[in-house]
Amino acid sequence: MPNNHIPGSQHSPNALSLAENVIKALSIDNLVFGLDNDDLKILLVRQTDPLHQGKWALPGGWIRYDENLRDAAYRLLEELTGVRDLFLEQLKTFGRVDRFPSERVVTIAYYALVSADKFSLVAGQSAADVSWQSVNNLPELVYDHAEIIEHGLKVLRHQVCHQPIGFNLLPEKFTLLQLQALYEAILNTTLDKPNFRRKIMKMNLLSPCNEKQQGVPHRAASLYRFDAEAYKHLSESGFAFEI
Amino acid sequence: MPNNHIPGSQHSPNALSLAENVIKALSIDNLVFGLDNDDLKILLVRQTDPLHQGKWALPGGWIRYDENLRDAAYRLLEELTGVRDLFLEQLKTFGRVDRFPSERVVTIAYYALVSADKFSLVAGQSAADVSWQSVNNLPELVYDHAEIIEHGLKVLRHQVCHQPIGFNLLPEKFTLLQLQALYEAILNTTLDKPNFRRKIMKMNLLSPCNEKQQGVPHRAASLYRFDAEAYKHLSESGFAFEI
DNA sequence: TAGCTTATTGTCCAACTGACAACAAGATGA
DNA sequence: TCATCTTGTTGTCAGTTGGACAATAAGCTA
Repeated sequence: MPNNHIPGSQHSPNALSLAENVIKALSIDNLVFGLDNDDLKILLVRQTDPLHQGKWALPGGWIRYDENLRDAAYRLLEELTGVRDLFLEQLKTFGRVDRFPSERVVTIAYYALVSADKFSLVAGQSAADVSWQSVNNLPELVYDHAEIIEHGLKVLRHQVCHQPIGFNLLPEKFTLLQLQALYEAILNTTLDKPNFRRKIMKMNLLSPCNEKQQGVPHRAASLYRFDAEAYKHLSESGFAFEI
Repeated sequence: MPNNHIPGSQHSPNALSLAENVIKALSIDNLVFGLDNDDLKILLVRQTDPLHQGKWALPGGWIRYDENLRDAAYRLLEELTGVRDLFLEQLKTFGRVDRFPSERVVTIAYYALVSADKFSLVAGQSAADVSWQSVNNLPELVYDHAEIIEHGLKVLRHQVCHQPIGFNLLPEKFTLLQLQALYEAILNTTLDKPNFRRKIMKMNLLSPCNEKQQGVPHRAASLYRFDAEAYKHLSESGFAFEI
């Protein structure tokens, strides 16, 4: 396969110098979700090779021969964003025979959730090459990446209602309204404030920080944090998270 | 990779003659669920190579170079069981570096649901080589197949509560008690008969066959069939299946 | 026909949910 | 200073759902 067809266009020298030490038929693509002003966004990279001028792609790359799949996804994400320890789950493997030009390449898609406060793009990538794009207004994408995103959105919308993963998109301390806005953005709906509050609080998954919001031009809301320990206990005794 | 390491041990002449036309690093493994007397079972094949004498494996094989992933899973299942058109979904891709001996092999696991009345093992496979085994009493398995099954069970238990897929394990016409027994077997629990009945019937997903069970030594129950058309309509208008 | 087994319908009450009213706490500006 | 605005937080009420379980129906067997 010609080098200019590297999936996801991460032309870092590191990736290139190892080109012979990879499984040629297998790539990783990362679907990274972030929340920006109550708008759900995805991290995309601009395709540089002439064949796909102007199109965008999911960030991705090759799996090294001696590297676990999840480790590969983590490495590629960290090379691009500098973020470690973010929420990362396997999404699905895409392998349509004609999904990639000239060679058969199967890609394992992962999806990640990252909060704005953790995030920073790695220096060396110009801002024009990597950007957050609203899921409601995506540009043209290469290969089958639109299909991957569509599937990822479906899975995210399902998962966020059945597992307490949404917190990964928020800063450590957040208000109930921020949490509600997160669900509204992901599910593309509106929710009743008092009822949402009641439902969440009854789960006993949030612990109060005993602090209030700062610098808002109205009554400040209380801050909470997600209590992972409590969730672990509860789910061991049969509790099922449900929004 | 030596030929005696073919994943899943399907040593059909067909598969062997095409051995050069496959993606060597990528295999398929199928997790086939069936229901037998209210007991949830999995289809396993006996490993024949000397290295894994006596151990069992998920049925699987190689993906051809010009074959879509799902098509490969279908083909392998049909070669083994003769069943077409069964419920089949991608489960997850497993690729731990050391999961397979001597070569790096990543496997894409699919899970299938098949009803007893559709099923027959293909002639040529001796009964001793392929068998249904209860999920509650599994034999020793090769590679990471125990891990695949464990994950598959978790996904099945979740999916069966959120999508109307359980019907694929039943004959076309079934009684409400059969359906209940299915959920009890999969979820490993007991359910209240009147309440289960009420919940299911309220969904309007079953259409009555206007027939009764035959040959039971007690009052015969009414037979129903799953109405896929009704489900399609309902889910388009926001209905969410939930058990 | 009595007795057994399972099917099917009905009842009761507690818990939950959606819609929405009401009040509290700051901040702003006349 | 005080009315006003915005958002936070608590409360109410009626309709719905869900679990526990009683009661009745239907068909087989002895």
